[in-house]
Amino acid sequence: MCLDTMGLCMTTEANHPVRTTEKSLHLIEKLRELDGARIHELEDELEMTKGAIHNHLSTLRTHGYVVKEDNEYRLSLKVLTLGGYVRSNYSIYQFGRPKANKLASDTGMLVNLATEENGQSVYLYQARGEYAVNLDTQVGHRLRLHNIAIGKAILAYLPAERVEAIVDQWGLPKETENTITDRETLFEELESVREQEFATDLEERTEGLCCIAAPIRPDNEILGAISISAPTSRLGNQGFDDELVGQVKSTANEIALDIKYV
Amino acid sequence: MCLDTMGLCMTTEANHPVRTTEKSLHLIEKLRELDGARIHELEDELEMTKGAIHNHLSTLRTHGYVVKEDNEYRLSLKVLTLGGYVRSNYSIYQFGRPKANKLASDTGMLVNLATEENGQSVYLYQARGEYAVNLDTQVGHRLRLHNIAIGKAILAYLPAERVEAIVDQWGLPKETENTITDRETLFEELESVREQEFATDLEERTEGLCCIAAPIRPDNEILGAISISAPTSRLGNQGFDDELVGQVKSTANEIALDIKYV
DNA sequence: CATAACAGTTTTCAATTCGAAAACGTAGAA
DNA sequence: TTCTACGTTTTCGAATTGAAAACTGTTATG
Repeated sequence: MCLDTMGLCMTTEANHPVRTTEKSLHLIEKLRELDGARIHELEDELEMTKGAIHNHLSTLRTHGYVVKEDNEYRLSLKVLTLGGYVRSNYSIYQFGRPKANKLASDTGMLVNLATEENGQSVYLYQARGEYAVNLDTQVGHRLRLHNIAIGKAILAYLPAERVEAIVDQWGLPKETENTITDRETLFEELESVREQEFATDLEERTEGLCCIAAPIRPDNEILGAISISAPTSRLGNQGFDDELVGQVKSTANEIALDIKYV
Repeated sequence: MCLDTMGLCMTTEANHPVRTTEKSLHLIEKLRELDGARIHELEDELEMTKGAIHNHLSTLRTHGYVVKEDNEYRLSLKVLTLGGYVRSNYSIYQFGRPKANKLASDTGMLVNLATEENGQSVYLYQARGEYAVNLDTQVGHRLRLHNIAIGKAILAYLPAERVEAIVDQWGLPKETENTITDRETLFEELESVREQEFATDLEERTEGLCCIAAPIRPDNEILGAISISAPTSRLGNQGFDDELVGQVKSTANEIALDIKYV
């Protein structure tokens, strides 16, 4: 068994896995990987016969998860629909969206709203100000927590043993010169995040990009974080602008208050 | 067999359905419906024993589709992640997103980008201008085509037999005083959409809300449509503003051109 | 504190179902 | 036409699922 202290550990193996379901999930995963495929391609990629693949795909299709066009099967937009439902249940999304919009138009920057799942950050929403940069991040994207502002804002308010577990699971891979790659530095950084009540990213994941993030924690429970992203030239050249930091922090606080007093 | 002239009919029953997969899909559907549930609740709702439910949920969990918190199971954000991947493969999204942003900041309104799947419209993106209304529609949402501007812009460029099939499948339910509820009127309206090259919605789905939509069709293939939504007072009180219509139409054309000449 | 009630997990094994293999159908190429 | 390449369907033996019951853990109650 796994030390599932938070009830959130995913790495547990089911001890009576439903193999047939797993086959369908592998198929879904492959369709995503290949952006759609024909049956004989899937036959090469997965250890299933074409008859079996056909049965699974037909089943997924009648339920709307897969679409077929000229013998090519693709994942349908039903997963987008489902994802929309899941997202709408996050209070941080419901209440954060309008505040993120406002922060974006006030600052002109790119604003991100994200939460943590399974030791990763998941982007729930983006709002674009007038001068917003175009980034590789999009709604639904999953990133490690150690080298982004939002991630550090979240980590700072998770119990230390949880942070350890996450680092064990995902490591601290170096992505730029500034990426934090050892635990000691990370924990010091998290301490300073707690003191300042905001986190920063000085080109730690992407060259030329800086971020400021603030945690969203009604009742001291960390639900996620909000951040602004901008080119280093505009954001972090000589220390972070106090006014901007203030705007991010107070937006986070407003969201937390809205969540608390529904 | 079904008359699957477009290769897109979903209503086909698989003739060797994978029952185990279907059970997992029903579970997923129920978790969505209930916004998460405990095993004994699912036992009441589905015709499965708790042992079986447990096996399925554990399997979905080890693959990251489901999250467990204090004996409550919920769909995870993995479906949002998957949905993001699916969406990013739509050229109308890739190229439409920046143009939708521009249209939103130029007009100050709510801008929608949608495509058709299985006879429904699916929202792919929304951009919010300064005065954008707050609507019930969100990314991923599915609506019928007959009473929204985007829907009519799409229907107008689908083959007539396809339109017939879609009306057979989804009907023409009345949602406001202005909803088109008979085929003849609908086909006349579609003819006029083709003449004008844009479609409108005058409170046909929502009281007080009007929309203008233009089809996106590189190479005469209809990929979706773009629309602006605003209160009747601002948009449709005395005929639609020619300049606004022009902005929507030219945005749609720009997107089509971008798609065509990558 | 003991006990009851309840819900989740695990085990066992018979019934179900899946899917390998082969046959069949269909579309395009030569 | 025949050939080839895939997709689809069928059949039936083998693998897997899940009903039922036992077990465990947790919360409520006397």
